[in-house]
Amino acid sequence: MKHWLLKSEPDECSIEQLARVRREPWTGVRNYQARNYLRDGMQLGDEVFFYHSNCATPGIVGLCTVVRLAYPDPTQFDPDSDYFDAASRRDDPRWLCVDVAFARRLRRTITLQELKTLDGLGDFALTRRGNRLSVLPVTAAQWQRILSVE
DNA sequence: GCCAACGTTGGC
DNA sequence: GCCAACGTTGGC
Repeated sequence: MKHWLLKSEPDECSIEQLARVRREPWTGVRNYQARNYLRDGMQLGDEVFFYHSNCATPGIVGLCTVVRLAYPDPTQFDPDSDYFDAASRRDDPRWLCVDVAFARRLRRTITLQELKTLDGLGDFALTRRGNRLSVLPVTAAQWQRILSVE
């Protein structure tokens, strides 16, 4: 079992929305390294931190679970989608998505500010300088440490 | 809105 | 393959 962190802009898909619909295709990843994590790393049952980015208080707000392995992201073929990619071919899709299911909200937001100063995390991908990936690996130790301060 | 830190594109 | 120009992310 692996652990991950997924970034979502709450304007697009918030933890409240995921709690309501219970399950969502995680579409819109348009970065090759992030796609490779989806494709090569994610397994059914992997646990995921749900992170709110590009908002007033960025931070981890909930937990979810991988419930479907990587498959072609349908939005790349949809001309009306913001994520349409005219260069991607149906017989050789460039972009993938997984499905995630809501697990629970955290009792409080563990903010980016707090994560930056939290000890015991070691080399944490989220707070690494310059990192902008929307899909990040989390070690088991980091997962436990972060949940311990909830 | 600003801007640092990337990633991508395309001319050469 | 190099690299300048451009686009994007996302904290602040």
